[in-house]
Amino acid sequence: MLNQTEALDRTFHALSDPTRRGMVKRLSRGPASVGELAKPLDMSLPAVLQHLEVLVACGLVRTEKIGRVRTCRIAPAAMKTAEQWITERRATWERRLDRLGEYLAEQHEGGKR
Amino acid sequence: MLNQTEALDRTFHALSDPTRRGMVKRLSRGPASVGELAKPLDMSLPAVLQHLEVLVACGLVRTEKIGRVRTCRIAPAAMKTAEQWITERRATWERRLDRLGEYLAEQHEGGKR
DNA sequence: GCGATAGTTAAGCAGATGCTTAACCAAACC
DNA sequence: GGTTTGGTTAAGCATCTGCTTAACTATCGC
Repeated sequence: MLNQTEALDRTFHALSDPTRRGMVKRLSRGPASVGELAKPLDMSLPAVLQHLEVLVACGLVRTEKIGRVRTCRIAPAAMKTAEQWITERRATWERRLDRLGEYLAEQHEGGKR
Repeated sequence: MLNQTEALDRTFHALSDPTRRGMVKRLSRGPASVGELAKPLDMSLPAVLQHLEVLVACGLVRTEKIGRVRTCRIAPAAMKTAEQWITERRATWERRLDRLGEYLAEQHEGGKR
């Protein structure tokens, strides 16, 4: 099992590359073979494989080989971890800004009287 | 102005490092000086500055120098861009899985009759 | 069996990252 | 005006990334 910090490291790192985001985008619409993933990309097949490995290593993608074809599909759980981290941060600062807003409003109220 | 792809590259990359996520986490709770950001971290001040630069470059953090202290605060907009990308992907695959679910349910219905 | 197809492994390389130390600058303090 | 405090710049270095090409393996279709 991957610890939380390392999981986030890997997931955000995986998403920081446009090629990998493209692959995730493609797979969001449905499963695809390695070849199908590679077709729109302007790079060698081994390069595509390496990107795929990164996506698999962080759990964003699962793959399964049947015959000579490897089929790739999205595994939503890893994405949820990343999403959740962002959501938590937002919750924290929004709460804080709300409090600040209330405070300023009160100040203003006070000034009007 | 940064184009969308490059903005996502930079933002996800910035978030892929635990030190930088720590800084963002700290700043979510409120503004801090460079020194305050550095205090809990086990690394030199220049290293902290370099992490801070990454966060500023992708727009996750704004800074302002008054006298000799530089105050840092988060700038929520960049985070929203990243969050939105994830949300869009999720929308796509959830729609797809829903359709798939309906299809399977229909199949099942059909089988029962 | 034999060639075409789909993917895999290995080695190597240019450039980016994440640190370090050393030297430096400017506001604040006394 | 000299010293501390808070931050900055520059240079250097080990490691990691994202590719490449070359060589290889395992099916599939005939």
